[in-house]
Amino acid sequence: MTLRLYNTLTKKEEEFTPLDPESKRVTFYACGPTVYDYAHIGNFRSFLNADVLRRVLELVGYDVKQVMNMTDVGHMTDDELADGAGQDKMQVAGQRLLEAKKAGTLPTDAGEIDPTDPYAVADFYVHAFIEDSRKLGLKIIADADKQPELMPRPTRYVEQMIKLVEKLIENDHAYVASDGVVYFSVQSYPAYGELSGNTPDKIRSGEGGRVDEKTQLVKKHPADFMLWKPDASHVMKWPSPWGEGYPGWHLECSVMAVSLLGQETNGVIDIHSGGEDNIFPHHECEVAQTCCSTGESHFARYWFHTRFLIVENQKMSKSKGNFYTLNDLLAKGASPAAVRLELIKTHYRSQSNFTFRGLTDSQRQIDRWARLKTWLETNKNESLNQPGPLTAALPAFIAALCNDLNISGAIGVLNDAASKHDVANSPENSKGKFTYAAELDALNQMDSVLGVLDLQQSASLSDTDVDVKRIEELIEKRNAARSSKDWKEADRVRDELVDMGIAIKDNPTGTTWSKIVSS
RNA sequence: GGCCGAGUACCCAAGUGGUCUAAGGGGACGGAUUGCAAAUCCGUUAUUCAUGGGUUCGAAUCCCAUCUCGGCCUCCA
Repeated sequence: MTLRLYNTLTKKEEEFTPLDPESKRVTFYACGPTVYDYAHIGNFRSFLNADVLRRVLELVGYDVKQVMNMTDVGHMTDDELADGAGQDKMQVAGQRLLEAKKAGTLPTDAGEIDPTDPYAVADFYVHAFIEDSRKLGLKIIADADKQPELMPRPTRYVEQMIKLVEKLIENDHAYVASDGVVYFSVQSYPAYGELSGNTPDKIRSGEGGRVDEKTQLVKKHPADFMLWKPDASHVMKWPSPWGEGYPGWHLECSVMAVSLLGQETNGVIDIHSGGEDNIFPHHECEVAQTCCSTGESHFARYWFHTRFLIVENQKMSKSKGNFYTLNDLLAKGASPAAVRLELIKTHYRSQSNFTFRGLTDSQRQIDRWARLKTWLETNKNESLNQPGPLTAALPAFIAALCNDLNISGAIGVLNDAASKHDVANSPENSKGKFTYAAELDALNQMDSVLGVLDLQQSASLSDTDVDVKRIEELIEKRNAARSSKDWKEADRVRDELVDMGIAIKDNPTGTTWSKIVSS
């Protein structure tokens, strides 16, 4: 099955073929998080979509080598201006952690950290990111457990960044300006703007309101971007031929992608992903830097960008109170699997609206698939006269995903097939040559992309604040009242549980409970 | 000003010129079940695709215009 993917570079859907089609190897660089704060669900939408793409590539037979960077260079500025000014975000994060430490609100598993050490701050947030990502089933985490270099840190690649800048200066693609800062010259690279559409002639200097007029004056072109900033007062700084300072924030991806994925291909990689906001300037600048140093016409051959997530129809922001991390949602009773499905179920090139209603929708959806899976496992040795509905639907499921990752279409195919199984009853005895084991296998293959059924088990309540003992006592109390037909008391206890945010289900085998998800 | 997107039922959402008299999920409603619920199971739920034109034998799908909404144009996934 051929995968068709929309390529931001060409602005159209294309057939995906790797650089080396024979080997079935695909090199995939996913722009990862900045680690000076907790990642929020908007960040995770982008990472999860990259994960889905990777899983689809694997489903159709590719061998994917994926890298995801952990941006620990604190040079990202905290003020509104470009070209590196203002306070270091890693420093701000350190101050925040220091306050949290004093207030005793730091997670207990954080250990002893020194908030004045930017590397320790980065470690803290990398650790948090890995934990969240593991809960959400990002495959890159399991890879990095074995090969930590697959989740590289820019601070360990500064030497290579300096080499890249030197090469760009040699090639006349970069220059040292009168303020001592090294800039990339966008006019030296005719293809600048190909990815984003923001060609130098179209860029209205300062239109976004984030450009400092003073820096504009020293640059050859307003779109020229910083490669190295000498600044000895900076928290994170490294020696360089242009003075002690820090690298431009686009360098890291160029250097790490080429080092880890492009050694044998002169710096060309197959896929590069990120959020839509990365297209410009970040990815545009990466292309310019990389191609000007390798001489190749391409950096990544396919560019994959996920559109933004909004929350309850509003742009997510801390001031609106609709800014959520994974742990915020888990504390409200959501399972990681439901969060994963809610974040991947809208097509990656459509804006997605995260809602609590959608989250409960997703949870119920997963519960139904999980019941189906359990039922198939129970009956896997039973036989069928013809291929079962899931087996029959698998090609259509894959075809939908191969159509530019049409995940809603794929889920529709899955549900259509799933509804043909009567999970409330045992299958009728049949002597056919097909078995329910094949059905289970088909479901597992579908879930190899969705990635939610394995998460179901780990949707534990351990990190929530429920009083399990108290809940069990109340359930016992209610069941005692029920057996003596004291319905009034039984209902009162049930209401009490609901007030605690606990829903109960009376099954033939006993009573089970779960947290009620609410905003 | 430039460049991208999007508008399909109560909600999410597929569909990209011909079994579309429009998938799938949720919700709602009706039924089975239940002490009553919840959960589960069965059934019902868009003659219509933002609006107005056009192309075509045929349009939710293509074209034009209008309206509305969102994103980017050097913090951002």
